[in-house]
Amino acid sequence: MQRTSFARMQCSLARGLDVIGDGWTLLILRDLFLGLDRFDDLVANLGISRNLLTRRLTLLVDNGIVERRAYTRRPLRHAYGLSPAGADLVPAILALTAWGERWARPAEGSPMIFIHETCGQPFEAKVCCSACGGRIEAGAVRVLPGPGGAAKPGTMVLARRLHERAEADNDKKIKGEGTA
Amino acid sequence: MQRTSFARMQCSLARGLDVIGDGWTLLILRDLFLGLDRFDDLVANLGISRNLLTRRLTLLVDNGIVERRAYTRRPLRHAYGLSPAGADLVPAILALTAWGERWARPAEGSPMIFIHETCGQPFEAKVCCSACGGRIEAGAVRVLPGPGGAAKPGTMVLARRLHERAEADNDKKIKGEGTA
DNA sequence: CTATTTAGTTCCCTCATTGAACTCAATGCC
DNA sequence: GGCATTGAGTTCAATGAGGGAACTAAATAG
Repeated sequence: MQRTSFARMQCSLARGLDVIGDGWTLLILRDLFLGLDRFDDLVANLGISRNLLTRRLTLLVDNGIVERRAYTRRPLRHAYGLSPAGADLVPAILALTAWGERWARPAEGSPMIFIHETCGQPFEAKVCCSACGGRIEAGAVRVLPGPGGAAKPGTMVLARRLHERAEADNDKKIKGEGTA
Repeated sequence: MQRTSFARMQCSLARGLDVIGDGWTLLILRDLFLGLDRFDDLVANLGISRNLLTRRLTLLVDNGIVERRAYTRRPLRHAYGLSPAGADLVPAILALTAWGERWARPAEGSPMIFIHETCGQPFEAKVCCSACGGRIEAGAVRVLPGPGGAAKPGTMVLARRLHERAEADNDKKIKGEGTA
Protein backbone atom coordinates (compact mmCIF):
# COMPACT_ATOMS: atom_id res chain seq x y z
CA MET A 1 0.00 0.00 0.00
CA GLN A 2 0.92 3.58 -0.37
CA ARG A 3 2.86 4.88 2.57
CA THR A 4 0.75 6.90 4.95
CA SER A 5 1.19 10.59 4.30
CA PHE A 6 2.42 12.65 7.21
CA ALA A 7 1.39 15.91 5.60
CA ARG A 8 -1.77 16.17 7.66
CA MET A 9 -0.11 15.54 10.97
CA GLN A 10 0.04 18.55 13.19
CA CYS A 11 3.72 18.20 13.81
CA SER A 12 6.55 19.98 12.13
CA LEU A 13 8.79 16.96 12.28
CA ALA A 14 6.22 14.74 10.61
CA ARG A 15 5.44 17.30 7.94
CA GLY A 16 9.12 17.60 7.25
CA LEU A 17 9.57 13.85 7.18
CA ASP A 18 6.72 13.55 4.74
CA VAL A 19 9.13 14.90 2.14
CA ILE A 20 12.57 13.97 3.40
CA GLY A 21 11.71 10.90 5.45
CA ASP A 22 13.10 8.12 3.35
CA GLY A 23 16.45 6.54 2.96
CA TRP A 24 17.55 8.27 -0.20
CA THR A 25 16.40 11.83 0.08
CA LEU A 26 18.88 13.04 2.68
CA LEU A 27 21.69 11.34 0.79
CA ILE A 28 20.63 13.09 -2.39
CA LEU A 29 20.53 16.41 -0.59
CA ARG A 30 23.93 15.78 0.92
CA ASP A 31 25.36 15.06 -2.52
CA LEU A 32 23.80 18.20 -3.94
CA PHE A 33 25.27 20.16 -1.06
CA LEU A 34 28.67 18.62 -1.71
CA GLY A 35 28.58 19.79 -5.28
CA LEU A 36 27.26 16.90 -7.34
CA ASP A 37 24.63 18.48 -9.52
CA ARG A 38 24.11 16.06 -12.41
CA PHE A 39 21.68 13.21 -12.67
CA ASP A 40 24.28 10.65 -13.66
CA ASP A 41 26.71 11.70 -10.95
CA LEU A 42 24.03 11.09 -8.36
CA VAL A 43 23.22 7.71 -9.87
CA ALA A 44 26.89 6.73 -9.92
CA ASN A 45 27.68 8.02 -6.47
CA LEU A 46 24.69 6.65 -4.63
CA GLY A 47 23.86 3.57 -6.63
CA ILE A 48 20.23 4.64 -6.63
CA SER A 49 18.08 3.38 -9.47
CA ARG A 50 17.58 6.03 -12.18
CA ASN A 51 13.90 5.45 -11.99
CA LEU A 52 13.73 6.27 -8.33
CA LEU A 53 16.10 9.20 -8.55
CA THR A 54 13.80 10.80 -11.10
CA ARG A 55 10.84 10.41 -8.76
CA ARG A 56 12.71 11.73 -5.72
CA LEU A 57 14.09 14.74 -7.55
CA THR A 58 10.68 15.60 -8.92
CA LEU A 59 9.20 15.37 -5.43
CA LEU A 60 11.95 17.55 -4.00
CA VAL A 61 11.54 20.14 -6.74
CA ASP A 62 7.77 20.15 -6.22
CA ASN A 63 8.30 20.76 -2.53
CA GLY A 64 10.71 23.60 -3.05
CA ILE A 65 13.73 21.86 -1.55
CA VAL A 66 15.64 21.37 -4.78
CA GLU A 67 15.92 23.66 -7.78
CA ARG A 68 16.19 22.32 -11.30
CA ARG A 69 17.82 24.58 -13.85
CA ALA A 70 18.45 23.88 -17.50
CA TYR A 71 22.16 24.28 -18.11
CA THR A 72 21.69 23.66 -21.78
CA ARG A 73 18.75 23.68 -24.13
CA ARG A 74 19.09 21.54 -27.23
CA PRO A 75 19.37 19.00 -25.89
CA LEU A 76 17.51 19.99 -22.76
CA ARG A 77 19.69 19.10 -19.80
CA HIS A 78 19.12 19.88 -16.20
CA ALA A 79 21.37 20.39 -13.24
CA TYR A 80 20.13 20.30 -9.69
CA GLY A 81 20.90 22.37 -6.66
CA LEU A 82 19.59 23.18 -3.22
CA SER A 83 16.91 25.83 -2.87
CA PRO A 84 16.99 28.11 0.19
CA ALA A 85 14.83 25.58 2.05
CA GLY A 86 17.22 22.83 0.98
CA ALA A 87 20.29 24.78 2.04
CA ASP A 88 18.61 25.47 5.36
CA LEU A 89 18.34 21.74 5.87
CA VAL A 90 22.08 21.22 5.54
CA PRO A 91 22.90 22.01 9.18
CA ALA A 92 20.40 19.39 10.32
CA ILE A 93 21.97 16.91 7.90
CA LEU A 94 25.36 17.70 9.41
CA ALA A 95 23.92 17.09 12.87
CA LEU A 96 22.72 13.68 11.73
CA THR A 97 26.09 13.00 10.16
CA ALA A 98 27.80 13.87 13.43
CA TRP A 99 25.53 11.39 15.18
CA GLY A 100 26.50 8.76 12.61
CA GLU A 101 30.15 9.56 13.28
CA ARG A 102 29.65 8.94 16.96
CA TRP A 103 27.63 5.73 16.68
CA ALA A 104 28.26 4.20 13.26
CA ARG A 105 31.58 5.45 11.98
CA PRO A 106 33.03 3.39 9.14
CA ALA A 107 36.12 1.46 10.22
CA GLU A 108 38.23 3.11 7.52
CA GLY A 109 37.65 6.61 8.86
CA SER A 110 35.45 9.37 7.57
CA PRO A 111 35.63 10.06 3.85
CA MET A 112 35.38 13.79 4.41
CA ILE A 113 36.22 16.59 6.78
CA PHE A 114 34.11 19.70 7.24
CA ILE A 115 35.70 23.10 7.64
CA HIS A 116 33.79 26.04 9.06
CA GLU A 117 34.91 28.90 6.82
CA THR A 118 33.85 31.49 9.36
CA CYS A 119 36.51 30.33 11.80
CA GLY A 120 38.66 28.22 9.52
CA GLN A 121 38.54 25.18 11.80
CA PRO A 122 37.45 21.60 11.15
CA PHE A 123 34.31 20.95 13.13
CA GLU A 124 31.52 18.62 14.10
CA ALA A 125 28.00 19.93 14.11
CA LYS A 126 26.54 20.32 17.57
CA VAL A 127 22.99 21.29 18.39
CA CYS A 128 22.58 24.32 20.61
CA CYS A 129 19.93 26.31 22.42
CA SER A 130 18.79 29.41 20.55
CA ALA A 131 18.30 31.15 23.89
CA CYS A 132 21.49 30.45 25.86
CA GLY A 133 23.73 28.88 23.23
CA GLY A 134 24.47 25.84 25.39
CA ARG A 135 24.57 22.36 23.94
CA ILE A 136 21.19 20.64 23.84
CA GLU A 137 20.96 17.23 25.46
CA ALA A 138 17.89 15.03 25.59
CA GLY A 139 17.84 14.98 29.39
CA ALA A 140 17.68 18.75 29.69
CA VAL A 141 14.69 19.37 27.46
CA ARG A 142 11.20 19.73 28.87
CA VAL A 143 8.19 19.75 26.62
CA LEU A 144 5.08 21.82 27.17
CA PRO A 145 1.86 21.65 25.21
CA GLY A 146 1.90 24.39 22.60
CA PRO A 147 -0.74 26.59 20.95
CA GLY A 148 -1.72 23.98 18.35
CA GLY A 149 -3.98 21.82 20.52
CA ALA A 150 -3.92 18.88 18.14
CA ALA A 151 -6.64 16.30 17.91
CA LYS A 152 -5.10 15.03 14.71
CA PRO A 153 -3.12 11.90 14.10
CA GLY A 154 0.51 12.38 14.95
CA THR A 155 0.04 14.15 18.22
CA MET A 156 -3.35 13.07 19.55
CA VAL A 157 -2.26 10.88 22.38
CA LEU A 158 0.78 13.00 22.89
CA ALA A 159 -1.06 16.26 23.37
CA ARG A 160 -3.33 14.63 25.93
CA ARG A 161 -0.37 13.16 27.79
CA LEU A 162 1.49 16.43 27.82
CA HIS A 163 -1.52 18.16 29.32
CA GLU A 164 -1.96 15.42 31.89
CA ARG A 165 1.68 15.63 32.80
CA ALA A 166 1.59 19.43 33.02
CA GLU A 167 -1.42 19.19 35.34
CA ALA A 168 0.22 16.50 37.44
CA ASP A 169 3.25 18.75 37.79
CA ASN A 170 1.02 21.58 38.92
CA ASP A 171 -0.76 19.39 41.47
CA LYS A 172 2.55 18.18 42.81
CA LYS A 173 3.76 21.74 43.11
CA ILE A 174 0.60 22.82 44.95
CA LYS A 175 0.70 19.82 47.29
CA GLY A 176 4.39 20.32 47.85
CA GLU A 177 3.80 23.94 48.77
CA GLY A 178 0.90 22.96 51.05
CA THR A 179 2.80 20.35 53.03
CA ALA A 180 6.26 21.84 53.03
CA MET B 1 12.71 -5.32 -4.03
CA GLN B 2 14.23 -4.93 -0.67
CA ARG B 3 15.55 -1.47 -0.10
CA THR B 4 19.24 -1.16 -0.77
CA SER B 5 21.16 -1.36 2.46
CA PHE B 6 23.30 1.66 3.25
CA ALA B 7 25.27 -0.21 5.89
CA ARG B 8 28.22 -0.78 3.59
CA MET B 9 28.51 2.77 2.43
CA GLN B 10 31.54 4.53 3.75
CA CYS B 11 29.60 7.46 5.02
CA SER B 12 28.38 8.13 8.50
CA LEU B 13 25.20 9.74 7.28
CA ALA B 14 24.31 6.76 5.12
CA ARG B 15 25.12 4.26 7.85
CA GLY B 16 22.96 6.22 10.21
CA LEU B 17 20.16 6.45 7.68
CA ASP B 18 20.31 2.71 7.15
CA VAL B 19 18.61 2.41 10.51
CA ILE B 20 16.70 5.66 10.97
CA GLY B 21 16.12 6.57 7.32
CA ASP B 22 12.46 5.92 6.89
CA GLY B 23 9.35 7.87 7.57
CA TRP B 24 8.33 6.28 10.82
CA THR B 25 11.51 5.73 12.75
CA LEU B 26 12.24 9.32 13.70
CA LEU B 27 8.61 9.81 14.67
CA ILE B 28 8.80 6.75 16.89
CA LEU B 29 11.98 8.05 18.48
CA ARG B 30 10.41 11.45 19.00
CA ASP B 31 7.43 9.85 20.75
CA LEU B 32 9.72 7.77 22.95
CA PHE B 33 11.63 10.91 23.81
CA LEU B 34 8.40 12.68 24.65
CA GLY B 35 7.47 10.01 27.11
CA LEU B 36 5.25 7.56 25.25
CA ASP B 37 6.69 4.18 26.12
CA ARG B 38 3.93 1.67 25.38
CA PHE B 39 3.22 -0.17 22.19
CA ASP B 40 -0.43 0.82 22.02
CA ASP B 41 0.29 4.46 22.77
CA LEU B 42 2.64 4.58 19.81
CA VAL B 43 0.06 2.90 17.59
CA ALA B 44 -2.64 5.32 18.70
CA ASN B 45 -0.51 8.43 18.48
CA LEU B 46 1.13 7.77 15.15
CA GLY B 47 -1.46 5.70 13.38
CA ILE B 48 1.25 3.27 12.36
CA SER B 49 0.21 -0.30 11.69
CA ARG B 50 0.91 -2.60 14.63
CA ASN B 51 2.68 -4.97 12.37
CA LEU B 52 5.14 -2.38 11.19
CA LEU B 53 5.67 -0.90 14.62
CA THR B 54 6.75 -4.32 15.86
CA ARG B 55 9.32 -4.58 13.06
CA ARG B 56 10.63 -1.07 13.53
CA LEU B 57 10.99 -1.44 17.28
CA THR B 58 12.79 -4.75 16.87
CA LEU B 59 15.16 -3.16 14.37
CA LEU B 60 15.81 -0.23 16.67
CA VAL B 61 16.43 -2.51 19.65
CA ASP B 62 18.78 -4.66 17.57
CA ASN B 63 20.70 -1.56 16.59
CA GLY B 64 21.03 -0.30 20.12
CA ILE B 65 18.92 2.82 19.63
CA VAL B 66 15.93 1.71 21.68
CA GLU B 67 15.83 -0.32 24.87
CA ARG B 68 13.04 -2.76 25.61
CA ARG B 69 12.37 -3.57 29.23
CA ALA B 70 9.75 -5.91 30.65
CA TYR B 71 7.68 -3.90 33.09
CA THR B 72 5.66 -6.98 33.95
CA ARG B 73 6.09 -10.71 33.49
CA ARG B 74 2.91 -12.78 33.43
CA PRO B 75 1.75 -11.55 31.07
CA LEU B 76 5.02 -10.43 29.54
CA ARG B 77 4.71 -6.74 28.73
CA HIS B 78 7.35 -4.43 27.43
CA ALA B 79 7.92 -0.75 27.61
CA TYR B 80 10.30 1.06 25.33
CA GLY B 81 12.76 3.85 25.87
CA LEU B 82 15.73 5.52 24.25
CA SER B 83 19.16 4.02 24.75
CA PRO B 84 22.16 6.36 25.08
CA ALA B 85 22.56 6.27 21.29
CA GLY B 86 18.89 7.06 20.90
CA ALA B 87 19.02 9.92 23.39
CA ASP B 88 22.06 11.26 21.57
CA LEU B 89 19.95 11.42 18.44
CA VAL B 90 17.36 13.69 20.03
CA PRO B 91 19.24 16.94 19.37
CA ALA B 92 19.42 16.08 15.68
CA ILE B 93 15.71 15.33 15.72
CA LEU B 94 15.10 18.72 17.29
CA ALA B 95 17.19 20.32 14.55
CA LEU B 96 15.01 18.63 11.94
CA THR B 97 11.92 19.72 13.83
CA ALA B 98 13.16 23.30 13.83
CA TRP B 99 13.62 23.07 10.07
CA GLY B 100 10.05 21.79 9.78
CA GLU B 101 8.90 24.75 11.87
CA ARG B 102 10.57 27.14 9.49
CA TRP B 103 9.40 25.54 6.24
CA ALA B 104 6.33 23.42 6.97
CA ARG B 105 4.70 24.72 10.13
CA PRO B 106 1.10 23.56 10.61
CA ALA B 107 -1.37 26.42 10.21
CA GLU B 108 -2.75 25.84 13.72
CA GLY B 109 0.58 26.48 15.40
CA SER B 110 3.01 24.05 16.96
CA PRO B 111 1.54 21.42 19.24
CA MET B 112 4.46 21.70 21.62
CA ILE B 113 7.04 24.05 23.04
CA PHE B 114 10.52 22.99 24.08
CA ILE B 115 12.12 24.39 27.21
CA HIS B 116 15.85 24.17 27.81
CA GLU B 117 16.05 23.30 31.49
CA THR B 118 19.63 24.49 31.73
CA CYS B 119 18.57 28.07 31.06
CA GLY B 120 14.82 27.80 31.59
CA GLN B 121 14.00 29.40 28.26
CA PRO B 122 11.87 28.16 25.37
CA PHE B 123 14.15 27.51 22.43
CA GLU B 124 14.62 26.34 18.89
CA ALA B 125 17.45 24.00 18.11
CA LYS B 126 20.23 25.60 16.12
CA VAL B 127 23.25 23.82 14.70
CA CYS B 128 26.61 25.22 15.76
CA CYS B 129 30.30 24.80 15.09
CA SER B 130 32.08 22.68 17.68
CA ALA B 131 35.18 24.84 17.19
CA CYS B 132 33.91 28.42 17.36
CA GLY B 133 30.32 27.97 18.50
CA GLY B 134 28.95 30.05 15.62
CA ARG B 135 25.85 29.02 13.76
CA ILE B 136 26.51 26.65 10.86
CA GLU B 137 25.16 27.67 7.48
CA ALA B 138 25.44 25.69 4.28
CA GLY B 139 27.29 28.48 2.51
CA ALA B 140 30.08 28.63 5.07
CA VAL B 141 31.05 24.98 5.06
CA ARG B 142 33.93 23.68 2.97
CA VAL B 143 34.47 20.00 2.52
CA LEU B 144 37.87 18.33 2.26
CA PRO B 145 38.57 14.70 1.46
CA GLY B 146 39.10 12.82 4.71
CA PRO B 147 41.20 9.86 5.78
CA GLY B 148 38.72 7.24 4.54
CA GLY B 149 39.59 7.30 0.86
CA ALA B 150 36.40 5.59 -0.24
CA ALA B 151 36.06 3.58 -3.37
CA LYS B 152 32.77 2.22 -2.09
CA PRO B 153 29.27 3.05 -3.17
CA GLY B 154 27.99 6.12 -1.41
CA THR B 155 31.07 8.24 -1.82
CA MET B 156 32.89 6.95 -4.88
CA VAL B 157 32.22 9.77 -7.27
CA LEU B 158 32.21 12.22 -4.43
CA ALA B 159 35.66 11.36 -3.12
CA ARG B 160 37.09 11.71 -6.64
CA ARG B 161 35.38 15.06 -7.11
CA LEU B 162 36.57 16.36 -3.77
CA HIS B 163 40.15 15.45 -4.66
CA GLU B 164 39.83 17.04 -8.08
CA ARG B 165 38.43 20.17 -6.54
CA ALA B 166 41.12 20.27 -3.87
CA GLU B 167 43.79 19.94 -6.58
CA ALA B 168 42.16 22.57 -8.74
CA ASP B 169 42.19 24.91 -5.74
CA ASN B 170 45.86 24.21 -5.25
CA ASP B 171 46.64 24.83 -8.92
CA LYS B 172 44.75 28.07 -8.81
CA LYS B 173 46.61 29.12 -5.72
CA ILE B 174 49.99 28.27 -7.31
CA LYS B 175 49.14 30.00 -10.57
CA GLY B 176 47.77 32.95 -8.66
CA GLU B 177 50.99 33.23 -6.71
CA GLY B 178 53.06 32.77 -9.87
CA THR B 179 51.38 35.51 -11.88
CA ALA B 180 50.54 37.93 -9.11
C1' DC C 1 28.38 7.15 -39.68
C1' DT C 2 29.19 4.79 -35.51
C1' DA C 3 30.12 5.15 -30.57
C1' DT C 4 29.50 7.67 -26.52
C1' DT C 5 27.40 10.85 -23.21
C1' DT C 6 23.51 12.69 -20.58
C1' DA C 7 19.12 12.47 -18.78
C1' DG C 8 15.61 10.31 -18.43
C1' DT C 9 11.47 6.64 -19.36
C1' DT C 10 9.42 2.06 -19.51
C1' DC C 11 8.77 -2.57 -17.96
C1' DC C 12 8.45 -6.14 -14.83
C1' DC C 13 9.21 -8.32 -10.46
C1' DT C 14 9.51 -8.51 -5.61
C1' DC C 15 9.00 -7.04 -1.05
C1' DA C 16 7.57 -3.60 2.32
C1' DT C 17 3.53 -1.26 4.10
C1' DT C 18 -1.27 -1.36 5.20
C1' DG C 19 -5.60 -2.55 7.42
C1' DA C 20 -8.06 -5.79 9.56
C1' DA C 21 -8.79 -9.75 12.01
C1' DC C 22 -6.99 -12.93 15.32
C1' DT C 23 -4.32 -14.65 19.65
C1' DC C 24 -3.12 -15.00 24.43
C1' DA C 25 -2.87 -13.81 29.18
C1' DA C 26 -4.60 -11.19 32.72
C1' DT C 27 -7.80 -8.12 35.01
C1' DG C 28 -12.31 -5.68 36.01
C1' DC C 29 -16.79 -5.96 36.87
C1' DC C 30 -21.39 -7.81 37.98
C1' DG D 1 -18.15 -17.81 37.95
C1' DG D 2 -18.79 -15.67 33.46
C1' DC D 3 -18.12 -11.87 30.16
C1' DA D 4 -16.01 -7.91 28.32
C1' DT D 5 -11.91 -5.32 28.00
C1' DT D 6 -6.96 -4.24 27.77
C1' DG D 7 -2.14 -4.71 26.20
C1' DA D 8 0.97 -6.43 23.17
C1' DG D 9 1.64 -8.32 19.78
C1' DT D 10 1.06 -12.06 15.25
C1' DT D 11 -1.00 -13.49 10.92
C1' DC D 12 -2.87 -12.59 6.44
C1' DA D 13 -4.21 -10.79 1.84
C1' DA D 14 -3.89 -6.87 -1.20
C1' DT D 15 -1.28 -3.19 -3.28
C1' DG D 16 2.03 -0.05 -4.58
C1' DA D 17 6.82 1.64 -3.93
C1' DG D 18 11.66 0.35 -4.62
C1' DG D 19 14.94 -2.18 -7.68
C1' DG D 20 17.29 -3.84 -12.14
C1' DA D 21 17.86 -3.55 -16.59
C1' DA D 22 16.93 -2.27 -21.03
C1' DC D 23 15.35 1.35 -23.99
C1' DT D 24 14.87 6.37 -25.96
C1' DA D 25 16.25 10.97 -27.48
C1' DA D 26 19.37 14.45 -28.82
C1' DA D 27 23.72 15.85 -29.38
C1' DT D 28 28.77 15.50 -29.82
C1' DA D 29 33.34 13.00 -30.59
C1' DG D 30 36.19 10.37 -33.48
